[in-house]
Amino acid sequence: MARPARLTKTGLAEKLSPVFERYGYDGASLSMLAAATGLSKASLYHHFPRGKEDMALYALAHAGARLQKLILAPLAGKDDPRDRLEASLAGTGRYYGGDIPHCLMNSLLLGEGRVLFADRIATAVTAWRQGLMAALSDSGVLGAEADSWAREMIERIQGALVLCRVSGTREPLETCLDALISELPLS
Amino acid sequence: MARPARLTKTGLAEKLSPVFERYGYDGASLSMLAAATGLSKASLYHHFPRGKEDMALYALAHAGARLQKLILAPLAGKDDPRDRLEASLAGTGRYYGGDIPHCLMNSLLLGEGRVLFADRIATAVTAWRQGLMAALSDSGVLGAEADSWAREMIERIQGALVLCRVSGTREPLETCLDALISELPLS
DNA sequence: GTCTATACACCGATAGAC
DNA sequence: GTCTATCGGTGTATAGAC
Repeated sequence: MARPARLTKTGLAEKLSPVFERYGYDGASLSMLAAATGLSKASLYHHFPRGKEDMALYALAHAGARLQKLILAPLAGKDDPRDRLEASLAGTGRYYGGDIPHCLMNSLLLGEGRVLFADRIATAVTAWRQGLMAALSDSGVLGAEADSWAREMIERIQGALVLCRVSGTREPLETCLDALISELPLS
Repeated sequence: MARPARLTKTGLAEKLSPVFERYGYDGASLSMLAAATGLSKASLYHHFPRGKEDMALYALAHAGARLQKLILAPLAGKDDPRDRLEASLAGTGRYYGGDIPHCLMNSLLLGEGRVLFADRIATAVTAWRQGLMAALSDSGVLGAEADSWAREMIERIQGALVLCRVSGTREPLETCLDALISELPLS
C-alpha cells in the first residue's frame, strides 16, 4: 500500500472530530483543537486555511467516510437482507464508539454549526435512511412500511445517543441496537 | 391572583431559554442573552449574580416546570390510562413548540454544560420515564414491558427532535407523536 | 511545515453613576 | 434596577522567523 505522509488530513480530522463532537462548533476553540492535534494554532491554519469551518468540514468528511464504511456498505451487499441489517447495526455500534458515544452530526447542528452544515448533514442522513430502506425492501417489507421502519431506526438510534449523554454511559445505545435487531420486521 | 412584578425570574427565563436551546451553553453569549431579554449585560448580572450558569439554571427550572405541567401532570390523573397517555403526548407536542423544535436539556448536554447540568437533566428524564411507566402499568401493561415502552417513547421523541434539526421542520416530531399514539400497547 | 509573537474583536464579569 | 464604561482574558486569525 502507498506510504502515507506522516500527517494526513484524514489523520488530523480523526483528532479534531472528538473535540467537535463533545463541544459543538461554537464550543470547540482553536486552543482545544490545537491541543488535540499536538500542533500550534498557526500550524492548524497551514492545513486548514479557512480556519475552524474548514476543520469542521474535514471532520464531517471523515465522519461521512466512516458512516459509509461501517453502516452503509454492510447494507448494500447481496447477502440475506437480515444479515445485512444486523451487520449494519453492529457497525453502528462501532461507529458510535467510546464510553460516552457522541454523534458529530448532532453536535454540529447547534448554533452557528447548523447554519453552516445542515445541508451536508441532511444529505448523510438521507443516504442512511435510503440504505436501510433498500435492505428492508429487499427482505420483502412493503414500501411504506420499509420507509417508516428506516425512519424509526435512525430516530431511535439518535434518541439513544441523547440518552447516553444524559446517563454518561453507552448502555442506552447498546440496548437500543439489541432491541432493533430483535424487532426487525423480517420473516 | 397576585400581581407579579413586571420582570419576574420566570419571565426572564422564558426569554433566555430559546438562546440556550439554539446555541447550547458554550455557544450562548452574554451579548445574545442580553439582547434576548432587552436588558444590558450588567442588568442581567443584577438578576443572576452568578452569571451565565445562573441563567442556564433558571432556564432549566423553567423547562422543568413546563415538563411538569404539559407532559407529567396529564400522566398522573385517574382517567383512562390511554387518555392520559394521549394527553401527555399532545402536551409533548406543545412543550416542543416552534418551527424547529429544540430540547433545552439536549442542548445543555454539550461541552461545559454537560459537566454543570447532567445530574439535573438526568433527574428530569427519570421523572418523565417513571411517569410514562406508571400510566402504562395502570393500563395493564406488565412491568418489564412498561419499562421498555417508556424508554422507547422518550428515545423516539428525542431522536425525532434531532431529525427536526436536520430537516429544519417540525415534521419528524409530529410524525413520531402520531406513530406513538397509534402504537401504544394498550388493549 | 512548524513555531513564537502578535492583532484586534469579543468574551464573561465588575465598577459605579443615576 | 438600569445603564455606560471598562477590566482582564480568550477568541479567531495573521505575520514572519526558522
